[in-house]
Amino acid sequence: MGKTRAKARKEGTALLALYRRLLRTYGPQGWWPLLALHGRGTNPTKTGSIRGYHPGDYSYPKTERQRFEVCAGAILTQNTAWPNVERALVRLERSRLIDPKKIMRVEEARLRRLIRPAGYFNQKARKLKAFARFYLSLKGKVPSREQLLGVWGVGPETADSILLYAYGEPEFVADAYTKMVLSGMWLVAADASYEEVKRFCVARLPRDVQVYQELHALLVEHAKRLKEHKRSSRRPPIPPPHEKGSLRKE
DNA sequence: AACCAGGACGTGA
DNA sequence: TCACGTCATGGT
Repeated sequence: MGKTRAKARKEGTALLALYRRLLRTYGPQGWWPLLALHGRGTNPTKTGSIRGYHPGDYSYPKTERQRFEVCAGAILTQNTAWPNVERALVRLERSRLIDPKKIMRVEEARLRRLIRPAGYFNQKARKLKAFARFYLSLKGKVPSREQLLGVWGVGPETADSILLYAYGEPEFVADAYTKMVLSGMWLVAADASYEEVKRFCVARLPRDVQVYQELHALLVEHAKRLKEHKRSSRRPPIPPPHEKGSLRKE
């Protein structure tokens, strides 16, 4: 079933229109949050955890240490709320362990204990070890997406997060929140795959790191607010039919 | 007190 | 390829 030109054009601009509206409404989000920025500036997000954001400043990471911190955070935040990740990062930093060489050297049992608040600590300790080895093997070079996906514990979203926020490479992060918002607007199917959602966005956005970073962060903020709104408002006594099935692709 | 969070992996159809 | 179970802590 072919789309009409009008519909195709509308869908082509809907994402950019959404971006502008979210940016005007919420302002720049200042992702990716960094430990070193704790205590400085203010956090513009209401649902965001604490500090560490740097709204409007896209010049991070500024150091190799911050680059690795973003990578570690990307792994630690897998299916985990950011405040828990932050605790884990603070504990790592207290032991001066946000450093690939030290991650390599540290005993895995100790690593597990330190990152405990982030959950899945057995898997994530192993993932950090595997990533530290890979990171050092790069010798400062920018990894390809394929290389990243070859590392145990790095999947599509983590790879894109690392490329976009740690290396400033134009890879859009199409996470669960992105799909939630876009499928809610009928722009993508509810059962679309990660790569499908990513392709949809990339095809309709300028290939611009700042736009990718900001839109992703804005979509997360927006999705959190939508959920918050849903939670506080009463549910209909009778669940609507085909809650999932109505969003199938045609 | 279930339910969920900024996923990825291993397994069996 | 794809659905499903698993991994684990902390907030609501």
